[in-house]
Amino acid sequence: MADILTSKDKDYAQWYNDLVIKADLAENSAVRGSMVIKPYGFAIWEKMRDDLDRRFKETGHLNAYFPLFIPKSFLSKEAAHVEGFAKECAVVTHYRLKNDPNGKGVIVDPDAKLEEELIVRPTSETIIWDTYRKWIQSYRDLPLLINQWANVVRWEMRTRLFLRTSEFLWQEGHTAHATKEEAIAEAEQMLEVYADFLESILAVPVLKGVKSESERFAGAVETYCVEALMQDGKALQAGTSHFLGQNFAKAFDVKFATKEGTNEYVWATSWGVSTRLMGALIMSHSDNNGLVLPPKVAPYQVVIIPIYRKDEEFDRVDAAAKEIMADLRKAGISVHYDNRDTYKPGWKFNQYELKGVPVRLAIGPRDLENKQVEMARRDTLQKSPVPMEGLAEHISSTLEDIQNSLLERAKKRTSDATYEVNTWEEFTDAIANRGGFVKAHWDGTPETEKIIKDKTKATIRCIELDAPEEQGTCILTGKPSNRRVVFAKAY
RNA sequence: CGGGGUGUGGCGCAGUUGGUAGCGCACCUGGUUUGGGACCAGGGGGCCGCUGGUUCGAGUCCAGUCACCCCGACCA
Repeated sequence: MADILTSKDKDYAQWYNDLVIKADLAENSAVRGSMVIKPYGFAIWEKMRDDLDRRFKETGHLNAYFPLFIPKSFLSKEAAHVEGFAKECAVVTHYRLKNDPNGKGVIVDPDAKLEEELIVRPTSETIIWDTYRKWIQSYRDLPLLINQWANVVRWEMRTRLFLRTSEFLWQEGHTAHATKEEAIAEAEQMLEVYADFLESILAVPVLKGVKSESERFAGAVETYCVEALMQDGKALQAGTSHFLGQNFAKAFDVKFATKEGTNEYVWATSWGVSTRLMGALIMSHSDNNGLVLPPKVAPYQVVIIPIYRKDEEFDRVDAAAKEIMADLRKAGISVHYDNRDTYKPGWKFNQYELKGVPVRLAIGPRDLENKQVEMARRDTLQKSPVPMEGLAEHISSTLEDIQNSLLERAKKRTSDATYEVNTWEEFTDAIANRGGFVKAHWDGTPETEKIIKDKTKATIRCIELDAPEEQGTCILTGKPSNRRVVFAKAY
């Protein structure tokens, strides 16, 4: 096997980068920090998007679209929000170019300066709440349950393909409710949607929790999150769901008439997942041979590769392959048949392993004689002969098995790397040398959290929703604590 | 914005004291091949990031400039 990828053990970050590029998922573009998502990568994102979209609709949400540009003044209406995003906003100042009088090319026309500058949305709360003010008059207009699929821009200092890019794709749900309880229930419901999606579709197990004050979304009262553990022991925030209280309603003056005839500010939530999920997917399952995809998000679940020497052999193999393809498709399995004569079978084997296709079928003259095909599983790399008779059923159950195995494997990896520590020495050793989710007592103050972060690079990933009450003492200050929180180094 | 690095065919790189710009992969043609990244033969493709300077002569030396990458601060 030629070494196409940097080995995971040698350099995990480089392995990830190689994989994204070599598997044709994405590449860097001419603009620093922004990426081109290539067709194969986008096909995976589309699978995620379609499944999530169905879940949003099933929970009563409708899609809409709000504009890319936001008046600069909107951002400043909610104090914490502007504080959180101001440093990473792209700003549109002009609306016209002209030919450079001094030479070639074009320059920004200084006469075309905007009266009010526009920011490119880093998130859409402000423009949406400015709109909701007009939409909401009465309790009968509530709840308002809207989602949008969009791109956003956050001018990041350092970027990595899928994990952090200046522009990324995501969905953002924005809801308005008559009561606090209902809004909290909505935020919690969407967290469950994310958690279930990650586990059942991406085969990525997650911790569910709330963020500490310092990790909270700018403008939120409470931020719920799902956190996943990557193969290198670092955590990745996979999705967030915010209870926004009445912060945005007050900032944008969104009130409704209650049944009793009083006027009240509405209660809000917002929630989102992004193309960062691609990173979570890659870093949960893939290996030194390339991508490993759970069948539920694989652009092709099965690839068929014909093996032959002469034209006469090809004709026979080709006929059998097409028949199999039709059978599999009838059974609802997505199939790619690679009958190109310009690449050898061995090259194709490696290529489709790199791209993470869950099941590979090879069919040659020998198989025709024995009425079988050779099946290879991407997750285990095992090959086995399978009879043509009942092939579709066998493949279906194999795909199911792969989906389940990947989740089980990731669960085991995560639980093996999740553990408790009780002293500062244990903690620093664990963070520096072992990684993973480290559960420890914390005194609950942002000051302590900051010191821990500065000393160890570890942050509080979440306070788990189902964390049991347990008396203990803070690993740093020794002050009392009544539950453990989850620390990790994070992406 | 700090610290480090790199700019040379599509990609990855070499290029010595300054003297006609090269290698691997990829690509094209022909043939043999095809059950784990085939082989042989032939072929195409580069203002050496940009600007200026030194020189008979610059990829190479000097000055400036731009871009990108890595490490930090910031972050879904």
